[in-house]
Amino acid sequence: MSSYDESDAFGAAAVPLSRRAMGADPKAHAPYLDTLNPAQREAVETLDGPVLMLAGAGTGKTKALTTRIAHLMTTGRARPNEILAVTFTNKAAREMRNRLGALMGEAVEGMPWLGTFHAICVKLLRRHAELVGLKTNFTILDTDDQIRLLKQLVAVEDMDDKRWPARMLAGIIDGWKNRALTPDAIPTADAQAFDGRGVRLYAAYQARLRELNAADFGDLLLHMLTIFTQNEDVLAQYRRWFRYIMVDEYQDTNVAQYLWLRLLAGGHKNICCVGDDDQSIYGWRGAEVGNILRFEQDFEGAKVIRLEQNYRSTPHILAAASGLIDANKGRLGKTLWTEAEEGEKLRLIGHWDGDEEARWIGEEVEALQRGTRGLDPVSLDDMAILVRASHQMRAFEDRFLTIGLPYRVIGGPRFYERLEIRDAMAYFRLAVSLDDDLAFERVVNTPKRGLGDKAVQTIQRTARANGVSLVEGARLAVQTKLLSGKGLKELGILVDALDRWHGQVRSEADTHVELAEMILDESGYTAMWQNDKTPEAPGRLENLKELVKALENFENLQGFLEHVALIMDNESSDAEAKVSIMTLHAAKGLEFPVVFLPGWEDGLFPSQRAMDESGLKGLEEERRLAYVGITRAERLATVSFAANRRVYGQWQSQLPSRFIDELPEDHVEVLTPPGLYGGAYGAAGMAASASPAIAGAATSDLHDRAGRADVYNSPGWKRLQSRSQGARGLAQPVEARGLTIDATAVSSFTEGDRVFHKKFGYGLVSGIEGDKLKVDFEKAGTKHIVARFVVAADAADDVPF
DNA sequence: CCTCACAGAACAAAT
DNA sequence: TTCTGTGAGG
Repeated sequence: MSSYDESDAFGAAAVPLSRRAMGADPKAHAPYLDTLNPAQREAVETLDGPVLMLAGAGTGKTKALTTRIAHLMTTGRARPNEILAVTFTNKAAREMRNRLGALMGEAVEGMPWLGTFHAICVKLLRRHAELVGLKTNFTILDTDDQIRLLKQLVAVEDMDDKRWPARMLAGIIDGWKNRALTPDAIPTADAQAFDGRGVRLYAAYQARLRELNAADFGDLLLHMLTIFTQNEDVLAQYRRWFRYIMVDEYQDTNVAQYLWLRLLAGGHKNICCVGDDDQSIYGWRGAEVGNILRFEQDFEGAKVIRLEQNYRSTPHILAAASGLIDANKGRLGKTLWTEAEEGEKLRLIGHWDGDEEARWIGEEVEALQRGTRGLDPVSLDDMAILVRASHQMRAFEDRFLTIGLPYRVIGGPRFYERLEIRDAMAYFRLAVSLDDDLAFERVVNTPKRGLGDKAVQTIQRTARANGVSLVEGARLAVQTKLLSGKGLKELGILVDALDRWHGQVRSEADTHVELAEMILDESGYTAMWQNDKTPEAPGRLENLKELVKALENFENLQGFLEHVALIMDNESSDAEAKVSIMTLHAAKGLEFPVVFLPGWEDGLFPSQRAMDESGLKGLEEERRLAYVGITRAERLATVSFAANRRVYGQWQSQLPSRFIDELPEDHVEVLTPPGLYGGAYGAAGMAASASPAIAGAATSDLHDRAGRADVYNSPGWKRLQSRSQGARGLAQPVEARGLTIDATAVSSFTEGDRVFHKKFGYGLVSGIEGDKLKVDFEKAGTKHIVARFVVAADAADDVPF
């Protein structure tokens, strides 16, 4: 693989072939070019040399990018394996692969170098691991492993872990890695980091990683950078190999990624970077907007192509977004335009508190779904609620669960980050490699085996003294009876079991799925959750079942573990339509006909912390985030804020976001119910400080919606609040948070029944009101719940595994 | 060694 | 509010 010779027959034939294709009548050979606008077409046809494609939101960037790749191939400039195409998310990579497939048929199956920075770097690093002192089967640590490891190192330093938490150190080290700094290259300005011990701990951490034959996320890139800079031959080989380089979301690259790209493109300079400086929202993760702002200097003779025709949003939405982002300084500048019909203005509404906001949005989603107010019905799949911070999702989940509105949370606590999944994975990791000390530490005493801190320390000491892994240390400790009683016996059993599983992984006597089930069974891990009577336990068992099911898609355990380390997202595409809830960050690159943007309050959005930590820079990034949010909407965008919000369980009064003041009045329609600003709710202060748009609304006519009855203004508040009491449609099997509940369970309950609810746990039915149950939950108190969201308690007990 | 109860801090974003 | 770490008691 690593010795591709570009002078082979195909490569040699490529050039003349391309001349033919590009010559007399390119259109005849490339009908896809006709579907592009002039700017896109220029971007597609400018194949050689550095190109910067400045693509505003919704301007057909992915289309241009994929068509460009297709064009490289059909003109014979490059074969699929000679194109390096980098994205930031797996989602984006998948999307690109699909679009390419649609464009070119199955011919693109062989694009091995389309992927995220991290995925590509892993692939490369496995080949050259020995150059940085790793073995090719190195393991990839996730954040959790990383912090546990750092904790140990910090403990050795005997520092006050309240003031100097390992988490902070992890952040500092990540920051250095993002800037491509190895321990020996930390600038003196950073020497004081982490009480002056940051650099030393960083070095110790790297040494420990090497001992463990492990790399963290940052290392994947950093190691490749080291390899490229220290091994000219390796770099030269890949420079020849990747004849064309394409980078998506260039504004999000950090220094390490930038250097990596510059090295690889250094020879031929056939690099095409696509990005939008207005959508740079990952500064906190080390992204450097400077990379995109500086592109023309970095790559001399670069061609800059602007994609400015927007195909996504209506003019009002576009204008509102543009007006907002105008407040930022130092932009490259773009003027988005559209041929779309005018459409609705951006809607703005204030609420009394966060619960009211969630309720209103729930009502609104249902109204839009039914197609009231003279608009066509909108599918739930076409609506999204975009929040600044994930904790804001809670209010919506609670509300939607109560009214029975199907929703999906995107990018929430992810499947592979859940406790039970990580535990199970640790067992799998150990079965595959008995040297995985971190995995061993995680599961020695899970389930409880009577092996506490003391016992673990003994094992560690033994292992260290003999220079062996923890599993071997444990074996020695058992043999020499360094432990006693229950612990000794249990540890012996565990070590034997590990040996057995490891043998079975190697012999491949059983399928890996059977093996996985056996491991979870014999380790007592499944039993542990079966005996657990907390409300979460059934859900966890369900997740474990899902995990085993996911295994079926892989050849073996190793392959699966590799996949999981990198692909941390789990998009379950299910048949039923659902409204999406996600963070603004997760929403980048997506689009929805209808978008809700709640929580526009100073301190929440823009986030106080961003402003405290990064000042004006932070504020501008927040503003870009707002811009990203608005530009996700195709037809209808609704911004909202609340006067009061619970923060740490304490009520706090909030002020509308300064971004609201920056929205151009001409493109905003204010929906605020009259009562709210009349002082009746004690929110007069809010009106005084609010934007001109709001202040105007308080005195002007609110019924300006083209003759339509306006549900927000006329019967007003009361109707909004009472409507939710009405009956819902017929119950369907609904999945919320992973547990599917059958509709047959509906209303088969009577008072006194013990029931289980996915979120609230166990409780007793104390009343029945229509399709709703009044339930006294053991932990969550009394709630009114749509009947189809609970199951009989005995049914929840035997969620099978 | 385990479990429970209490105090105190924590809500920013993710490959 | 909810999670985490700590200390007493079994």
